[in-house]
Parts: sequence; C-alpha cells; structure tokens
Amino acid sequence: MNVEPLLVYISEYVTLTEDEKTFLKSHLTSRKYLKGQYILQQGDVSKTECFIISGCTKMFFVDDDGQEHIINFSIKNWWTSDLGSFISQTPSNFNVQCLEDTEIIQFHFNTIEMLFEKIPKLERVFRKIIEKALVASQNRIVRNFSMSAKERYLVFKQSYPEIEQRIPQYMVASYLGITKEFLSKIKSQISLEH
Amino acid sequence: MNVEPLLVYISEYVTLTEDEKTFLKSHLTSRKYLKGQYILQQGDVSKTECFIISGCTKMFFVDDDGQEHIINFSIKNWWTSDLGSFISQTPSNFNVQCLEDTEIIQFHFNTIEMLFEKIPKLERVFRKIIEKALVASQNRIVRNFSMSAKERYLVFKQSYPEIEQRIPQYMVASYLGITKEFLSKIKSQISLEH
DNA sequence: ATTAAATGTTAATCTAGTTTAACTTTATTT
DNA sequence: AAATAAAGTTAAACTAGATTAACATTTAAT
Repeated sequence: MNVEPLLVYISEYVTLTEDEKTFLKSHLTSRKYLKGQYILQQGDVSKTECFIISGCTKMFFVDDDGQEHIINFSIKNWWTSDLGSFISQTPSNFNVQCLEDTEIIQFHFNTIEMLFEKIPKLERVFRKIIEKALVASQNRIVRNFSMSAKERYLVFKQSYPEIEQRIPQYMVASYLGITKEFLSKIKSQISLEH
Repeated sequence: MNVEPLLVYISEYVTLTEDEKTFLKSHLTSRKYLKGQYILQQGDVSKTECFIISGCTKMFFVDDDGQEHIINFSIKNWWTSDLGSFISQTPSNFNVQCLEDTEIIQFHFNTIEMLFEKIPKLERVFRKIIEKALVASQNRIVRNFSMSAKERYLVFKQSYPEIEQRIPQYMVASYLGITKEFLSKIKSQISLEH
C-alpha cells in the first residue's frame, strides 16, 4: 500500500510517532479503480473517506431533469467523499466517479472514531481538512453570487490549471453551472480579446 | 454570563465533567450588541467564534459593484463567524451584523487550541459543528445549481420559517441571490396559485 | 485507414431574472 | 398627527445565459 503521500500530507498538520503511523496504517485500506468506475453512487451510504494517491475524480449529482451537476473535482493529495452521507450514514445524493485510473486510501466509518480516540491528533487533522473544505465551499457560493460565468471560468482556470488540462470541457461547464455551448462562447470571446 | 444554552448545546455531542465546564467557562466571554452593530467587519481579522444566545445576525459581503450579498443568517443556538478568517487569521471578506439586539458567547483564537489540548472532546464538538456547516454549504450550492429562484424561496421558507418572520424581505432576496423586485413577483405568483 | 462515438463550435430563438422607475404601504421619528 | 424614512409592489424594457439544432473536430475502436 502506497501510504507515503498520505503520511506526508498528515505531517503538514501534526507529527505522528512511528507507533501511531503503524497503528494508523493497519486500519487503512487502499484501492484501485479504472477510469469510469464509481467510488460512490447516489443512493448508497458513504462508508469511507478517500484520500487520492493518483488519478482524478468528479463528485456530481443528477437533478430531477436528468441533468448532471459537478460539485468538485479531486486529484492527488486531496479528498473526496460525500461528507454528509459519511457523517450521518444516510444515503448519498452524490456520485463519485473516476475520470482516470485512480488509486485511493480509505478511512472507514466503523473505525474512524476509534482512530480519533487512540490518536487525538488525527481528529485535529480532520478538523482542519473540513475547515478548508468549508472555506472552499463558501468561496464557491460567493463566486456564484457575485461573478459572471466568464469571471468564474477565469478563476477556475487560474485556480486549477492542471485540472482543466485533464478533463473534457463540458465537465468544466457543468462545474461552473453553465451549458457547454455557453462556455464555448465564453472561450471564443476570450480568444478574440487577445 | 448566560452560558447554559452553550453547555446544553455541547452536551448533545460530548459529556463534560464539572471541572471541564468550569475551565471552559473561565476562557469564554459574553457580549451584547444592539441592533445594527457589527460583530465583524470586512477587512478585520476574526478573533472569535461566536455562539448566539439570543437575537439574530446576518453574514454578508459587499461586491465590487457595491451590492450586498447575504451568506447566512444565524439565530439562537447557532454559530456565526468567518471561519476562513478565523482559521488563518487573515482579513475577512465578510461582515457580521446584528439584525436585532443580540447576545453571544465568544471562543477566542488565542485560547482555542489550548482549550482543545486540555479538553480534546471540544475538538470533537468543533469538528462536528464544522461538518454540519460544510454539509449545509454544499447543499446550498446544490440548490443554487439545480433549482429556480421560486423553488429556492420555497425551500428557505420551509427550512427557516422563524427567520422569515423576523427579517425584511429584501434580505431574504439577497440570501436567495435575487433582486427584491423579483422576489416580490415570485410571492405574488405564489399567492395567485392558491 | 475507416467508421463510429465522443467532444466541441456556431448561430438563431427563447426565458428567467435584472434594471429602471414610478408608486404604495408600513414603520419610525418628531 | 404629520412628516420622513424604510420596505414592498408593479410593470416595461433589457440581458446573461439556456435551448435547439446543425455542423466540425478529435478520439477511440474495428
């Protein structure tokens, strides 16, 4: 199990002893998915929090009209899961699907509270992760309220240049909350400006 | 200091000993604000996390065009603060203003990590609070992406009936991300349906 | 190399929500 | 009780972005 990137990630927040690392490792599992496979499906309960070692995923939901809306993308050294479903162990409204072959490390619901008891520092790590996710989510609301689609696209481009290269444009449009046709128009507008 | 509601709130997540309660209390402060006063102003660093004992607040930002956008309302037994500013101790983009005379209890940035060290259970409480806030924030994004303004208004009405009674309608519009004129139209439409 | 599937583009028409502006109602102050 | 300010309404003209549909390009499969 390629757990090293996760340990490096954790070490940015807290310092674990060798014993703690060993104990932690013994309660994690790793998993590989192929492009197109689902890590989580709408209606299922999320049993794991996933740290991404390599690859790329999207989290999305399908609305009543059958339209797909992308909540976020995740790449290496970031997390993915429907936290709401995980916390409350209720059916998720979201899907997590791999956009590339993807390797993840899983924290399991039925051991995570025990891990927090044994290694309280881990609770700190998770608190900080969730804080960061909340800030990101709130910033997204701010952007959706105060910026035009074009401005949001430019922010996305600047914030996640690596991601834009790796995914089809219609998914960027879905993430931005606009149609692929309109994103196409925005891009041609931008190219005319230069 | 009327700390009881906060202790009741905490007791829904963890059980504190009498000693822990006493220690906690000794590091909290309470404060009263009049209607219209600011708890936090755009540009200032948020030094506190605020638990509301009574009253009502709005968190909002002012965009480049001078337009006000309301992120959320808070009433008794809920929290308010710009978590991003608090976590990173950087200037906030948000304002928190009292819509009624409001009493709060404050956790201070310079003692909160120490509180977590001394009473690790508190870290759990905060993790859960932030989790709930994240879920709420994500649900808001989902609604903004997949629902019309009318549907969002109906959800707001149903979710926070107490709040709708207490605040002017133009603030509801701002929260929903629409103009007051359009909310007015929506309401007259709805009243025609019945 | 060909074909089929997936992705991206362009343009015309349409609509949810904005803007502007004039007016009404409700609260607040004197 | 009058005067003023704050909040809410209505309607016409406007715009950002959606929808539809036809076509172009790239990628993947045979």
